[in-house]
Amino acid sequence: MGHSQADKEASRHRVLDIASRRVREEGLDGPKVADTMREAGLTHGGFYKHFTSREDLVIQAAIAALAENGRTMSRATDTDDPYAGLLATYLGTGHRDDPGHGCALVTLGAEAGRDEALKDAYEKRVRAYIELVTGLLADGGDPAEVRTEAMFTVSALVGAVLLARGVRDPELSNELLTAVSTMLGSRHDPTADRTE
Amino acid sequence: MGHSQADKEASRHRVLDIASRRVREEGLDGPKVADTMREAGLTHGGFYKHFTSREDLVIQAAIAALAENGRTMSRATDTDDPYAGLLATYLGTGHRDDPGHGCALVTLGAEAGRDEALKDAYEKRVRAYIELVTGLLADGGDPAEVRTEAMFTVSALVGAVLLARGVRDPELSNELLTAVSTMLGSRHDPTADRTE
DNA sequence: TGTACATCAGTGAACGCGCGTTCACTGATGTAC
DNA sequence: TGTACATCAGTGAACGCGCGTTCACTGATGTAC
Repeated sequence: MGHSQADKEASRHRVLDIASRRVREEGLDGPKVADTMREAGLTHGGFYKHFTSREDLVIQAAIAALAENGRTMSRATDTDDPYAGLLATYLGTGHRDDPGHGCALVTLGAEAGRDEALKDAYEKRVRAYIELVTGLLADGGDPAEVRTEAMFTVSALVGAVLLARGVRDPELSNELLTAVSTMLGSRHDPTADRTE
Repeated sequence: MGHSQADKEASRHRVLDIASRRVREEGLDGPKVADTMREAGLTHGGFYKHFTSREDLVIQAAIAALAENGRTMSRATDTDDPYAGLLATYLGTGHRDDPGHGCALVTLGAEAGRDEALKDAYEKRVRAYIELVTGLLADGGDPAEVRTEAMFTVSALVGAVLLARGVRDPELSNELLTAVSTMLGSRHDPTADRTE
């Protein structure tokens, strides 16, 4: 709780992290100034040393959430079958059950649709995912077709997690995730011959 | 603006309709008591003759939005190729550009994920869509496989509209819609032979 | 290496606005006779 | 078919709470000499 410049940067970072999680968990109205500061170990008065307004915080937090290379994307590329890894991670229950640290395309989709300030960050993330999947699918086929398939894949991934989070029945929720995983997995099976 | 019982029912219906649109356009925080009443041609004081609280209105409006058989589902079944009709309507720019009257699976997905009061209505709509698509896909294949494919289809539809609304670039937005339309269309082409 | 001073991150009381909620009242509806 | 009365949808002023924002103040940091 010092007063050094490094401390300030650390404080700001902590506040943004908390708000970035809250915004995904509860939407843009989620992070309250006093609550967020308290969770960061500070009092509300100092808030305006870091942000010009609550809205400033919320937008920056949402943009940060969208810019974040979550576990979803990064970890998936570690395995030797990165496409299968992406499916497993993105469509896993761990991702579904932790929206606060999950892909912001799902949690902030509706908000981006109505808030111009988020659209650029949202679009960037969409393009990043399309490119990631394009790279994973690339099998020498027509680039336009691969791109179409990548868009299709990303849409299905995002939709599946959105739906899986919204339903009450855990069985149906799991079923949605595995259905999409099965379908996407079968359409790009490395054990199948790729001579099309 | 009479005081009859029929008028009361009409008022309530008008208020709910407005809130049901607002909730899809702006989220659960969208409909304000005074605004909504004013738009319905009433003053805010009478609000509590219809609803016990603002939260009551919002939940009922969201449930109504989820229960609504929007153009998306109904119109699609009119044509002689209902599956193609569904794709065209759901993935059309008309649907994308009018979230207030569009499918609530897209607009209220995140909210349903965090609000227990919405989960049942959300789940019902998910099941309704799965069954609709199951019926349209049914070609004598393994029922479990058809169901899996239906879930996949619904996920892609919902995800595509969510993404298409969130990006700034209209080209990318259109591309997402047509990509998913193409992919879903080709996997169930009535002109192709179904002997797989 | 100390000492004086300016800066500024952080504090917490106070303010004020937006908005949900309450309430006394109005007058049309509809029922009893 | 009228008349008196009860009900209740709708009105609009007033209230009060939550919460974002302001501000005078504190004390640690870090710079000047």
